[in-house]
Amino acid sequence: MQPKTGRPVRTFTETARRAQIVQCAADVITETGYARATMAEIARQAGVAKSVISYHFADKNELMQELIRTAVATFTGFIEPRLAAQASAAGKIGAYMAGCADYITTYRSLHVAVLEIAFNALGPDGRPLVASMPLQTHQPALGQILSDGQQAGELRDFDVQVMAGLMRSAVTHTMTLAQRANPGLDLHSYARELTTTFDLATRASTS
Amino acid sequence: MQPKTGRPVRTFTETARRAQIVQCAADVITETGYARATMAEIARQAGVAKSVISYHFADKNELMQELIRTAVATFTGFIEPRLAAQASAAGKIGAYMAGCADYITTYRSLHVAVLEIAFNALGPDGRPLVASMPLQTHQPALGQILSDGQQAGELRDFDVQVMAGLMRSAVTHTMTLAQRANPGLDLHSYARELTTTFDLATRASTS
Amino acid sequence: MQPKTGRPVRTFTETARRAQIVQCAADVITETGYARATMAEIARQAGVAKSVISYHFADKNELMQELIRTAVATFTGFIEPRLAAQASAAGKIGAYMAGCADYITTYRSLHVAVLEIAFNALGPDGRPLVASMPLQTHQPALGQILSDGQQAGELRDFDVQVMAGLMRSAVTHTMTLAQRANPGLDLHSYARELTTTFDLATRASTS
Amino acid sequence: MQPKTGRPVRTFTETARRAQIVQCAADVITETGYARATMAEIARQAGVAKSVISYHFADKNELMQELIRTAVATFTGFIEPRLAAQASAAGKIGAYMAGCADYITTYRSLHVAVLEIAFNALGPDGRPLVASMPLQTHQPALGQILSDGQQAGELRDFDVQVMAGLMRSAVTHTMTLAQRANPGLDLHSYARELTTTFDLATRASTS
DNA sequence: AATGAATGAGATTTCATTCAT
DNA sequence: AATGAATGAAATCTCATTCAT
Repeated sequence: MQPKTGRPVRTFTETARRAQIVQCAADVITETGYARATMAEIARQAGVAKSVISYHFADKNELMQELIRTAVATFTGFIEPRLAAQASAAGKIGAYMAGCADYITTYRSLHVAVLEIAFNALGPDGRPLVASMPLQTHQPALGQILSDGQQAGELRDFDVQVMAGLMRSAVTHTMTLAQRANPGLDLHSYARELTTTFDLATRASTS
Repeated sequence: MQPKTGRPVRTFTETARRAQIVQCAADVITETGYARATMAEIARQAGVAKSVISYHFADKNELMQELIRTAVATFTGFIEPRLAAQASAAGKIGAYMAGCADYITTYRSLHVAVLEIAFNALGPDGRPLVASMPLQTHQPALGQILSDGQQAGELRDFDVQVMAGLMRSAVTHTMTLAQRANPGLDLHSYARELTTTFDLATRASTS
Repeated sequence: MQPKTGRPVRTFTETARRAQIVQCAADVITETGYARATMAEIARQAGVAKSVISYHFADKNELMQELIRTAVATFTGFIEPRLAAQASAAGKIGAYMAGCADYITTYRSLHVAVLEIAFNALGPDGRPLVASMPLQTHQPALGQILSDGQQAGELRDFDVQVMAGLMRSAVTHTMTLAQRANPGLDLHSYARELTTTFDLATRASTS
Repeated sequence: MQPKTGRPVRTFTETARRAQIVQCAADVITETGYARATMAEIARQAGVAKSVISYHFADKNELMQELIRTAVATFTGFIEPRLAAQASAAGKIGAYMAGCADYITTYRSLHVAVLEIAFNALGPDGRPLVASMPLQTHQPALGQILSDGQQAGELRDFDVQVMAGLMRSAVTHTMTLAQRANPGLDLHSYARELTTTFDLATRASTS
């Protein structure tokens, strides 16, 4: 006899449907904005009845949280090996910028959807998610990189919090907004510009 | 007799009411987020009936546009003298950063409301305003400053579009988000950090 | 200048509409049962749009509470003078029974609606209202009458709680159910039967 | 070969499943009230899929009818021997009261569920079941007892319909409601109070 | 110039029921 | 015999907007 696991089993079909619905939600949000991304619209995009979404997700909030969870997991799996492959702080910063450009190119609607949700959705407390939610997810990693670089003498003495926030915001918000305004924008050359800029802004002056 | 002008005359009372409503709208949006900023809530904040707003503004969209127009005009009158007082590009950049910190401190709810609207509201075409709207308003001015600095040999050879966008985003979005997450944040020291960062990132290398 | 009162002013129109909607709600509940008494049905009965109800009542719960409040106030104003006019316990009991029959005849849908709500509606805690709500409203009065009668030696020594509950239930539930099953039932002769029954059941034995 | 009977054969397993589902339905209804007793909740209580219920019962209505049928059969088998054991009308009335208290103690969820259904559920005609359904089931028996008692000169001359309804209601509704409001209530002493009360109310005056 | 009242469109969520496997 | 998945109908509530006064 096999021991029963406590957590609810999720069938193959269910997993697939949930993933499909999350993807469709991301697409709709990215295309029409959070305010227009109603359950009805998401269902239409997925080609299913509204109630199918209710069948798989307790409510809209759970769907959005699953979307964010998916995005965070995807991003983390995407960026971490690239950071680990670099030894210097400057190398890691460059890898972060380039990796983000890659990630956003590959998973555009997922990324944009997360931004839309963060800026628009209200948490259970009625406050926007923007301040509290896992946009900060990868900020600690950046902060660590910058701190380490300073201690190693590779980077100059700036405020780590401010600089990490600036870097993260530059790739996740600013670059994405630039692309929305100008869809033809090449994210990789944009990322290279950012890399140069932050390299100059952070490295210790060579005597 | 005065010749009649084609545009509709606006009485003193009407102008005052419109301004009051715009201010209340900004307060509500900043306090509760765009999604909760219903007409009813704005009216309650203003202490008038909902229909008063409809009387003075064709619809919600017009109210939001008026709010943005107000903010842009206020900001422009605030920042332009400070830019004009500086001769060098670096001086103008520093003045821009410090001026923005001042502006956001003085007109906080107006500023935050503009961001909320830009990220949340939908234009008449159904697309979010964020890509199309006048957040770019003062970007051309920044671009001009940077171009001039490059031609004068004061600044290095970077992509002007990218750098101007980065600067603007740093003060209007990133700094504001940082303050929302941490209300005690001192914007002026934040602005000084930004000034140093962008100074290093843009100045031509001294031989 | 008059001092402003803290409580919200209610206009004449509003008061009238609220009363009308409450009455229509009672009618619909009585005719079709609580489960079928949807907001849409109540609105149709009242000849107004669904949202008119939402305009005057925060939610369905508030409408139901207003209905119950109305019923309790009406009943109290109806029965109390009749009780006060009687000196003996037996007289008060008879007046209570006859008064209830009168009340139920006059305000039939209000009375039945209260029963339906009590048995069907769920409170904010998710528990049915039946145990907690003001059906017990007039039970204390009955209990007092019975206690007084016992102390005066007019009534025998029974359990006051049980007897009061039985009397109240007999007129509010049992008689009403009997009438639903048999609409031609004459409530006043029914009440006389009850009066005789409880007179025999409660009076002290005459030596 | 056996001759085929016209009625559908029901396997042992099927019979057991139906009984199990009925019991679970009664438990859920009693615990959470009829309004919360959804098919999903009943299925969860039974540890089976929702569709299993649909497999065994045509629809929710049939399930409820089966529950009521079960309750009536159980009650009848419970109470009839006790009535048959008594010779006098007063004895039968006492046995009825005590027997009901016993029955309700033993089959509490079944009993409460029947009340909930009667008050809440709608019949196929859209009318509540409360007026039409088999709450009256054992009323005829009570009526017969009272008639016989009157003819034998043991009981006084009251309206048999009213008195039988009052007795039945007292044990099935009033006592049960009292217990819901006060779970610690001792049903047997409650039944003794009722017995005394109705004894006084019904017996012929001794000359 | 202002307002109370009313409205219809639309969003989310619940639920009994059906169906293919 | 059982089930996971899907569905459509319906219910409640929200909100920008309109209208008569």
